[in-house]
This record gives sequence, structure tokens and C-alpha cells, in this order.
Amino acid sequence: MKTIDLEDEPTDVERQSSPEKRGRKASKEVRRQQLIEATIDSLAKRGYSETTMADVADGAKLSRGIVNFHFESKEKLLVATLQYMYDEYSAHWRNAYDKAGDNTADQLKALVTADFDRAICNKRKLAAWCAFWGEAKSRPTYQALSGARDTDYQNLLSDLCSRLKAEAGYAFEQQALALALSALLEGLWLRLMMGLEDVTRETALQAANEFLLTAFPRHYTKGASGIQRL
Amino acid sequence: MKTIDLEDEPTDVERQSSPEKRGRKASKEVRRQQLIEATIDSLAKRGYSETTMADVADGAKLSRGIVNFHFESKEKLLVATLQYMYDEYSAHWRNAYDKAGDNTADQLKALVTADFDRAICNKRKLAAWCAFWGEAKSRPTYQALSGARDTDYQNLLSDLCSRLKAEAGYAFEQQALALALSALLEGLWLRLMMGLEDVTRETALQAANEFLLTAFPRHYTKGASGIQRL
DNA sequence: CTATATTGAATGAATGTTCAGCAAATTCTG
DNA sequence: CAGAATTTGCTGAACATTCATTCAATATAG
Repeated sequence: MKTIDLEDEPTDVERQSSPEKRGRKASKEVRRQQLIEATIDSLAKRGYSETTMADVADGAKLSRGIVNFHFESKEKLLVATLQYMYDEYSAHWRNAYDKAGDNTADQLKALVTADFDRAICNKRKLAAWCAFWGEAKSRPTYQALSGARDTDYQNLLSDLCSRLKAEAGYAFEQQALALALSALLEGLWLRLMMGLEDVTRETALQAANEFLLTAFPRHYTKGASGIQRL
Repeated sequence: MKTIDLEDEPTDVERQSSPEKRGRKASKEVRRQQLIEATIDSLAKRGYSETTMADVADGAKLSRGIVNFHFESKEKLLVATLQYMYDEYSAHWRNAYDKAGDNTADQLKALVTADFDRAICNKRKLAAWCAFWGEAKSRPTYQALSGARDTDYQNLLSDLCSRLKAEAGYAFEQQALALALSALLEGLWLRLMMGLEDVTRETALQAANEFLLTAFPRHYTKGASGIQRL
């Protein structure tokens, strides 16, 4: 119970896929990707306000002027980074949804579980998300991309809640509950990021499951690991 | 349904209580307070990374060097601002709790309702909170104060959930549910701050109430305005 | 050899901090 | 109580630093 289970996955450049292209002269896309990863690192380590172009360049082990070459400006680098995280998150939940099968309860469970997957839910990424959240209000460019849970996601959640309600005749108001659910997920992310109390990926997922359990008692039951579909 | 109900309360210096001391020479405490309010304004308007000492000084309609005179540095100004918001929030929920009477269900409802009170839950304050959240991870100084919902609050929520469970024999796991509830509240704040979708103070409160309704069906029922204790 | 990617020093703008001086308030003094 | 002396709050120009951006020179791949 004492170890915080939010370790980062391997950091830095080891992530790079094509080792043949590591030296001087890598393709445009590889460099951009490399710089975006370095940006996420810096956002996580130093926060938005302390992330400098030099940090990013150093993190990527490249020279100072490199970022302005591949991205036009700091602003554009950050937008590209946010877009990358947005796309990754988006692809992740869509994939989880596609793999979940036809059962509505399974689909909802899959979406919730996916949110706490190591691949997206780790200190590094959460810290980067939060860095953008902090700036989103005053930067129109960020706003659309900052709420990871976008309109599509929200609509899907709402739809699933609606279907479960129809299936089992729950009394809740579907729209309010869907909002509650997505806010809960985001709130748990925030808690994980803060990393104060002993909130771990596991306890966060438990809390989310507890919500499903109480909101949809006719669909889920307590299982050995987490919840099961009835 | 189209107007966003998140207007700020009167901004700027009009908030000041003692109008006699408005000219040159105000007491140390009054000046500090004035500068803290200007800081919140700037955080809300420009975000953390764009908030400068000049902005704050201009916002307070005072000279450039004033902040370093009353606070030693920018860092200390920001810490004082965060501390102020923390104290205010803390006093607010404690007051709501004290006024709620002896009934546990009433107390929990009062805490939740207090969270969406105009006095704390408005664009200006939420934006300022979020600005700090974005920096909290990389600044140890902020961490303790950034989670507005601190240990005391969390313990109280947990305690209330526990009592309600004992009263009515709910099946939920008390700790997970308490975490879910406080994360839900923070998540709703985040949503309100982003201000994209038509999430208003009212719909946010509805979502929170929907949670109480589904989690504690033996304690609450749908009422004319929000929920009622049974 | 040509085109392209990369470097790193130079530049200039933005910004936190300092501080000598000024002005209002307060205390002292005759 | 008047006026001098002192304390206290405040100003804004000057300074130093940090940082994004530029670009001429250089290295590498094809």
C-alpha cells in the first residue's frame, strides 16, 4: 500500500521505433515525433511555464535551433504535442470500444477500464495533460483539444447510459449521469496526477467501478478482480 | 439553456471593504489583499504562464515595483494567492457543514451544494485554481495547497458515506465511493472551468445530485429543486 | 555536387528584481 | 499647536537574466 503504482513507462528516446535512423539525418516525421516526446517529458518534469525550447532540444539531445526548424515556433510545437496526445487518447478508447463486443455493459466497462490503462494513464502523460488544462482557458487554440473527453466520447457515454437505462429501467436522469461519469473519470485523473494521497491506478479504477456498480446494479456485480457483467 | 451561468462576481478593486483607505497609504494587509485579488484576476484572464508582475501591478492600479515591496518575490505572491484561495474554500465548506444541522444526509447534501456556490464556483476562481493545478506537480510548494479538497475534507466525506452506509445498509465499499464522490466534484469543477459544452453551475450540481441519488437511494429523493432528504 | 538537415552563436524582446528618491502619514519638539 | 524630523508606503527607471527566434556556416545523404 506504500508504493505508488504510477511508474512511467520507459522514458526518453528509447521509445523511438526505428533505431537505424538515430544518428544525424532522420526523416522529418521521426524528428518531429522525437521532439514531441521530449516536449511531453519536459512538461511532465518542469511544467508548462518552465518548459523552454532549450529543455526540449536538450531532452532530444539535439541542438538549440532544431525546434524552430521542424516546428515553426514554440506555440506550434505545443499545439502539435497536444494534438498528438489527443489523437493517442482518442485512438485508445476507440480501440477499446471496438474490441468490447456487442454487449452494452461490456462496452461501458471497457471504456472505463481503458481510461486507467498504463499506456495513457501514467505520471508523465497525466502531468502533461494537466499542464495544458492549466493554460486552456486563456488559449483558444488549446481549448478544443484540452478536454480529452471530447464530444464524441461524451456522446458515446451518454448513449451507453441511455441504453442501459432502457434495458433495466433505471430511474436516473441519463444526461446528468453521463456527465457525472465523465467528470468522475477526469477527476480521478486529476487526483492521480497530483499524486498526494495514496491514490493509485488501482484504487482509481476501483472508485470508477464502484460508481458503475451503484449506478447500474442490474448490470454489474462485484467480481474477483473489479466488476463483472451480470 | 443557451446562456452560460457562470458570470463572475464584481471584479477588481470594488471588492475592497474599507473605502476610506483607498488612496495612497493603505494598511499593509489591505494592500496585500488588493494585490492577491489582482493576481487572481490575471491568472483567470491570462493564465499562469502569462501572468507577469506588471499585469498584477497594473491590475491593482499601482506602480511596477509594488509587488516586490509587499511580497518578496513573484513566487511568494503566488504562494500567498494560493493560500488565500485555499483558506477561503476551506472556510466555506466548514461553514456549510456547521450550518447543516445534525442529520448526516443533510450534511452531505450541504457539502455538495456548497461546492457549487457562486461565491467559490465562478469562472474567475475556477480558472485560477486550474492555473495552479497545472503547475502543482512540478512545484512542491503548491502541491499541499493545490488539492482544495484536502485531507480534512476527504476524511469528512468518507465519514459521512460510512455513516449513511451504516444507517441504511448499502452495499458499496465506503472508501472507494468517497474517493469517487470527491473526484466527481473536482471533475465537475474542471468541466465548468473549461466552459466548452453547455455545462453550467446548475447542470453540474444536477450531475452531483444524480450521484447522491443513485448512491444513497434510501436517503434522498427527487425534489422540486434538486434532491430532498427522505 | 546538390539538396537537405543540423548546428550554435548572435540578437532582441520580455520580465523579475533592485533601489535611490519621493511623498504622505506619524511622531517629536519647542 | 506649528513645524521639524522621522518613519513608512510607494514609485519608476535601471539592471540583469532568461529565452524564443534567426541565420550563416557546416555536415550528411543521395
